[in-house]
Amino acid sequence: MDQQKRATISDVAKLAGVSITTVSRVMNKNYPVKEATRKKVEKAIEELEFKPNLLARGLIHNKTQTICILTPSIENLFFSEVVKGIDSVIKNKGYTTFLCNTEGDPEQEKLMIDNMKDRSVDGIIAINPRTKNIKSGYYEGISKQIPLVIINGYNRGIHCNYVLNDGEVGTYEALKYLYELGHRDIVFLRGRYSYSYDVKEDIYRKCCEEFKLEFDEDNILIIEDGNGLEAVEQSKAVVEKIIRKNDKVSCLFACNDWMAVGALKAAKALNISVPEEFSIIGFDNTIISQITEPSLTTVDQNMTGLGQISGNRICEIIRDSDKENKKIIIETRLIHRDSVSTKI
Amino acid sequence: MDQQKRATISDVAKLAGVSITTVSRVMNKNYPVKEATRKKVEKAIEELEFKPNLLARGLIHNKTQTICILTPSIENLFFSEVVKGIDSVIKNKGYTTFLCNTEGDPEQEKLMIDNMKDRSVDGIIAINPRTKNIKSGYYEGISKQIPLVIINGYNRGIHCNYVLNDGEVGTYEALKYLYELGHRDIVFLRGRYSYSYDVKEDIYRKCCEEFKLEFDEDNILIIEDGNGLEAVEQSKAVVEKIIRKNDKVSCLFACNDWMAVGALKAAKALNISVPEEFSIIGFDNTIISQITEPSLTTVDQNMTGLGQISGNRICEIIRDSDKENKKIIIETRLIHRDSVSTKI
DNA sequence: TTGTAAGCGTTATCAA
DNA sequence: TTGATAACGCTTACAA
Repeated sequence: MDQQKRATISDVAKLAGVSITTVSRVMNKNYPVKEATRKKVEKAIEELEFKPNLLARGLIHNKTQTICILTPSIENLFFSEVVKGIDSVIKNKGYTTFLCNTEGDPEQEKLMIDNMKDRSVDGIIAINPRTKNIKSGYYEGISKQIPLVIINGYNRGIHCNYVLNDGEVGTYEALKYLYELGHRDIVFLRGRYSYSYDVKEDIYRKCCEEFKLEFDEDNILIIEDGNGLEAVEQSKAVVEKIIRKNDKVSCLFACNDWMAVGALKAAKALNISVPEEFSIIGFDNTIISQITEPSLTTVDQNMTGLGQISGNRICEIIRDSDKENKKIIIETRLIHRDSVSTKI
Repeated sequence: MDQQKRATISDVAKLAGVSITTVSRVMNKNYPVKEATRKKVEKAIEELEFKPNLLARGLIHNKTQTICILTPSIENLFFSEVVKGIDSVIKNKGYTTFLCNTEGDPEQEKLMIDNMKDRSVDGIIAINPRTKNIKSGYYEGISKQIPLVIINGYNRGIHCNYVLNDGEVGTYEALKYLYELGHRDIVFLRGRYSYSYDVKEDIYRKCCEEFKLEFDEDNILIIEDGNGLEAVEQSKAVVEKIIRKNDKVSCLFACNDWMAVGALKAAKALNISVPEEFSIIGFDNTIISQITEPSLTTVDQNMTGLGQISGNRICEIIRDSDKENKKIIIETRLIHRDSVSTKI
């Protein structure tokens, strides 16, 4: 490594024959500098290819133009869309992103946030943070120390800035749709740990009451792993089991598209045709919902929009050190594709 | 924001009644400190919840325990697997990752690298960087200034550290497999801009010679967008066209799984059954290859491994400021699933 | 075993 | 319009 040492501000000052203060002023254009001096300095800057060291700046201002994105899983297709949305707005404002993959572990989540504080990030966006850390008040504490936006982890009584999908409405619409098509035995499939699953299950239970469906606790299926291939496998297993056991069930609502894929595979394995004999609705409208055969009817979360709004929100909070916490809710929308039969 | 000001080393020193040097020594355990003093200091650290400011450290050492991952597209499923691999090794060594999404734009790529240098990152891993910047020698220059690993962007004569799949062997094996099954008219489907496509096309042409296939330039299909849903759509269109036009073609080799999905959809649209009437091989072994129906026979790149090796390599380079450039090649492996018929 | 002081590369304050 | 100089929070000679 030839590591030609980078020029510093004093190298420039020396070459231009001025003080470092003047060089700083030329760079930042925050104080008047005589035209001739400015020229000299600019020439020296160019010649030495000088670029200011951002660490030094950060040390003074205690601002680093850096935002941390925390996620339980980068394989989650939800994640990449959201990150793309965030990135698209914050990069224009000069921010760079630290990416932290917590692997869904609440303790790692905390450690990584500590690390981010040590690095003086300007703000944190936490995607689907662990319920445990939200409920314990951990995030509420963090939110008092550093600008924070939580995506999809809303908890009543925990005061933070949230941006979230209207999972309740999305779930309700999907279930109502199934009900109106004539379905009476609806299977509900969720992962174990996430607030968003709790919300959906809650709506499911309420729908059963509202629609006067015969409620069967066994129709609530829980898998351990929420995202990725494991979720597909696990979902396939539990769905096969329920279909074998209860031949009345005619459709299924899955809390995300992975699970819906698993359900699709279960039906296929049992030689049950989707949607003719069994209907499936997913959640998220990730790319996989367009790739499956049949393609998945699913609830769109507008994930890019979710990211954009979160990006804007974190910038607002940083700029105004906005005292008011806000809860911004994004609308969802049922996307009709081919995994639900419209005639029953 | 209550922004309770963080304790600094001198707060600790004051509280413990020692000098900041001593505090530093207690933290870093790099010089002897009397047991009693150590206790006092540790107590003060705990009491004030002191954690050192990493910017300040970075400024001194010109090391930040930070690695930049540069990618043209975070939606690319290839990406998330690789990042997961990288992350899994470097996080254990105390590194945190900056994520830079260049959106495939060569100019942004350069700007982002500049930004990363300004932030004193310890190393850069560039996933599928733009051919243009490699060929122009830009990366070779960067590589002399800062530890750099390029994933899948090998160019002969450009001296850098590379980690790459053996796209040549993978392609060859896939094509040979098709040939041995009796296929004589093989369609080749690629994206326009990437060195990896060039390599594969090259092998395709050589295979045509070696297997004495009747070469038809029209059997080489090119789409503009390599990744994501657009690739699926575009592939579907061109594949439909070729099948309509040339009824001799019995199989297709796609340069990645997205394209293979497009081919699958084309066959479906034409009511041609896969694999009975038409065989398809993808490349990458991304999760989607297990989700499609039928599941995709594809070439596994061991993307997680690719990431892990890159992560280890960048750490080596950082540690030893290793002068020797290396080119590490990962083996590929044909994964047999259900999109290729074994009886023909 | 401990402390003083210089230094990392900037910006900000003050005086000239 | 400019320049010393202190500061940001830490590490590290060097001295004691």
